[in-house]
Amino acid sequence: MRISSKVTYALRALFDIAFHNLGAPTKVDAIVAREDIPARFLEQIFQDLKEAGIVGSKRGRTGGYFLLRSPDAVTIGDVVRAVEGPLEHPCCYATDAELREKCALTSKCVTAAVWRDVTLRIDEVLNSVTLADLTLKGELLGVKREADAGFSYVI
Amino acid sequence: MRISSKVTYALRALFDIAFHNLGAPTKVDAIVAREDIPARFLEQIFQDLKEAGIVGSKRGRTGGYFLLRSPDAVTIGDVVRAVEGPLEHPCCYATDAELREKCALTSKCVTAAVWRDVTLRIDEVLNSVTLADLTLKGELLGVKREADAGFSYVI
DNA sequence: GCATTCTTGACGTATGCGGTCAGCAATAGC
DNA sequence: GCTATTGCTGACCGCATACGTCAAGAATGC
Repeated sequence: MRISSKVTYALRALFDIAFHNLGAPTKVDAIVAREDIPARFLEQIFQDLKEAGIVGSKRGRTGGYFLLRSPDAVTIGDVVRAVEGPLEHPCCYATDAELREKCALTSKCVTAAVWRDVTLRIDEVLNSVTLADLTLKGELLGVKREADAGFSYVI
Repeated sequence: MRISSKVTYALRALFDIAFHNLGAPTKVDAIVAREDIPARFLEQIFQDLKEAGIVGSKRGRTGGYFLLRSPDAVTIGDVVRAVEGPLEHPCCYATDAELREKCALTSKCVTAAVWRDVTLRIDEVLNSVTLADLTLKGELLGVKREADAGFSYVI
């Protein structure tokens, strides 16, 4: 029930791409310089984000990582699920009726049902905040914008 | 961002005391028999719950652990905080104005502020469910009630 | 005095997080 | 085609924490 540093790194990196480079290909080195994240660890995190379809990558001289969706289509819940798996809970809820009948008779399943409700509500919270909200907040707070040298694409 | 088995054990044990024994002293052995929790580990968990003022204990033949507050005054949030500490997040938000000014200029603090909002909302969710809700659910689901042999106090 | 039960603290073990490293593959510019 | 730059892959490691065990002691009731 705590926020891992892995997921905070992930969110900071995504914010960085969205805010400083408008979602365009951004080099790991540039992100690391701005965000104070261990470089090798960040690449590992990007692999998770890539598998989840949140970012894409491009190799070579003009390469880097970039957003595959627009910032308002990426929620914090997406990021959490991408880097540390779904917020699941050991739950004995079976799908077929007979098992559920049996299952509902133990206190184990009372608590399981409650945890289920709780995690669903937590998911709602996580899904209600998007990357776009973050960039907006960044502007409001007056974070200095700093595009990568030379060019600036828009997706 | 997952539910530890320690906190699920804690909740099951508290539910057990509230549901089967109406909050009266309940032996660890009885709870273990009903709830399938490692005995030694449960005692360790009870120490945390005791420090947090959720349960009390009594030694000897009629001993056991019991609730110190009524079930509707114990929330899941209380239990989570008792066994795994507060849902905090590494946040650079300083209290004095100067530091906050400086801090707000980095993207680190944008994400920190967002995490702060999110964890506050998660806390609200956790604080909105009480032990009483659990026992009610247990009754609705028809969990068999089983008072400890011999006597049955009411606080 | 004796059985029962909680108390305490040390101990072990496994899992996963946070982080590193070396070597390979693709891209761009010459 | 050569080279520099960048991402890709997967193995590796130390450490903290979660999880669980054990043994001896202290309180309580009979």
